[in-house]
Amino acid sequence: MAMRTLASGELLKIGQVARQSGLSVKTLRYYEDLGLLTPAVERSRSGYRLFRPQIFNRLAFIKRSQALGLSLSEIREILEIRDRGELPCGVVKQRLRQKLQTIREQIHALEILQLEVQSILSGWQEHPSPDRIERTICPNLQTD
Amino acid sequence: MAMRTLASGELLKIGQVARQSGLSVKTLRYYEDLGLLTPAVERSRSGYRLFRPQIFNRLAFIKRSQALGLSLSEIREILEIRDRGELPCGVVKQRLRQKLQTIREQIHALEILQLEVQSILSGWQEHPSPDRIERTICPNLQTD
DNA sequence: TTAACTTTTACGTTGCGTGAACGTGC
DNA sequence: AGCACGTTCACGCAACGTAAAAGTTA
Repeated sequence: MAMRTLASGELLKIGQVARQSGLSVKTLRYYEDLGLLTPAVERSRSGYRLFRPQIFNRLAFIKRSQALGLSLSEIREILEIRDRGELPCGVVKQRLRQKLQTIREQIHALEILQLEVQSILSGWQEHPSPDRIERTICPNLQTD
Repeated sequence: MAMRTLASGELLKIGQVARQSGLSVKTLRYYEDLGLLTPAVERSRSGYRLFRPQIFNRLAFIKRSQALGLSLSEIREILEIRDRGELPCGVVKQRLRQKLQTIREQIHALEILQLEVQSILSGWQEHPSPDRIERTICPNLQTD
């Protein structure tokens, strides 16, 4: 029966965190590199990362924010505010408003594109005239 | 009065091509690296790229295809077919049909996202309860 | 001579995936 | 001693942008 080392009762290694969070080991290391996990990770004497269970709250927040369109650097900015003890909700709201705007713009741009591709396909000439073939790559894409 | 070297009458240097095409010098070099320009470029004795005027047709095709959502590797594939003397229109059409499909999927995904962000913002709690603050980063983003 | 142009090399961007080569733990 | 697990490089992707250091010249 082995003695339990120090106060390592609740600490998890990276593989366990990966399995329970659904993120890959590589992703977790990458997040730590970016400074997203800092306050919830220490190292064992041999260099292993040891995660406190509160890491799962952090990871859930990261996943949720990412799914809503926030970049990892925006998420880091938010987490830093939280780690200072402040409430980052103001920044979060602001970023989400921005995202909503860019989402609308992206949808609009894609709808325009959709119409353009559709019109090209519906006007497609299966057998273009020989003189056009010489000067273009595919005549159906050239407006001239 | 300088003698005209060989048949270099119509050849353009990269800066001129950049200005006339609206692409940057860096972009042109990058395209050549990818093999997109191969048959329309040679080198002078001192190593300068020399472009034939037909390069503008190529660049126009690349720009147009890119604007329609084709990747540079897809475009290269199409140009290679053309350079073999064949008509790439079949492949172009096929790719455009695929793009149309992914455009629709992207629009759909963005619309879902739009709804989700909107609902988060409309249900925003400016002052969350203190017990929730402890366990979350920003309570407005946590479903629990 | 200089200004303006060109060359190659190499790193930064975003969010990781994919090894390589090697140390740790049970 | 073996095998799963951990570690740190370091490169790959997409489409270029941004210097850096050096050679060319319509």
